[in-house]
Amino acid sequence: MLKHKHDHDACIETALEAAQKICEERETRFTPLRRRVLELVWSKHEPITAYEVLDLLSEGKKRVAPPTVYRALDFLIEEGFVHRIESLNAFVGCSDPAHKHQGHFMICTKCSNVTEMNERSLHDVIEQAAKENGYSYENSILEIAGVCENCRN
Amino acid sequence: MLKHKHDHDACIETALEAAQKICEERETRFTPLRRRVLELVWSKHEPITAYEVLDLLSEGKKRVAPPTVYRALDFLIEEGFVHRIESLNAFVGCSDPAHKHQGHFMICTKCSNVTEMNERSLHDVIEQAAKENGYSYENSILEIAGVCENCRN
DNA sequence: GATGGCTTGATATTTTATAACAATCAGGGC
DNA sequence: GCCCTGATTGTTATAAAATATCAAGCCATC
Repeated sequence: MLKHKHDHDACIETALEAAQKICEERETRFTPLRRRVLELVWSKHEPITAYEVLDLLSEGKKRVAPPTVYRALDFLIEEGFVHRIESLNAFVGCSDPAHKHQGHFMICTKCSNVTEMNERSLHDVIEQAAKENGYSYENSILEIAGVCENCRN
Repeated sequence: MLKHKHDHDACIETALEAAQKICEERETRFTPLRRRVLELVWSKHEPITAYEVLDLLSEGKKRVAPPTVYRALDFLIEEGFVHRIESLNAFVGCSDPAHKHQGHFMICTKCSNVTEMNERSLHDVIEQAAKENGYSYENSILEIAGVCENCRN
């Protein structure tokens, strides 16, 4: 089904290693739980909900409680390893964890795939718009719904 | 407290009349319930949650159930009279109901006031970004958090 | 005044998220 | 090693946000 099939195991591994390295630099704790939650977020090639993560995390073991997942997600978001998609109440792995930033996303309404846009120019326009409206800029969310190239074909 | 105090009763009335007129044109039904919910949304000078609307709607009378409010809000959003602020799970009256559009918002993190940006240029940049990423454009949400001019002084 | 479609009412439940407190763990100083 | 401290995780309960489902009411038209 996936057109741009790639070695997803490898991309998960890359994300985990990057997170590990960044945590070492920042001296924050990339615990087994946090690592596992990040892995689960990356394991789905689409935005994943907190309760989906919870289900996956509970497989085999005693069921974990929601705070366990939400706290891990909070940490991962704080560190910039995961973004929250507000319009979906769901989470995705960040494609550029080394630089903390807001997520600006394209969301395909057909296949649910998400593309993160790390375009400086877009960020600048948004920050500029804030200033023009008399606001200081703290952060922003941009979520564009549309149909991706694959799904249009 | 409000710096830009204005005749809020009048602005509610304007919004209600505009909605009434648009519904007549579109031959959609601006029922008493829908009118009342729109009035309640406008009555708060900030984003209001569905359950706050529910509480207000229930005052005096027998308590109404959530679907009553959500259905009315769905209608109002569909008609473009109300926008949903995803990052707040809340709703605001649309400042330009005559033209259906997405909401692009500034949200003050101090006073919670919201400013709707109806700037064509911003919309164009966003639509352009979608195209550059290979997506067709359906709609978008943009919610910028910052501190408004009043609160910075 | 019967029909059909839209709207609202009512009940129950699902989904999403957090509060509060207890238990455990990791690292530093003694 | 052992204690202390703070961070992390476990546990229980609950809050907050939204929807599914079916029944009743309204109203335009035939």
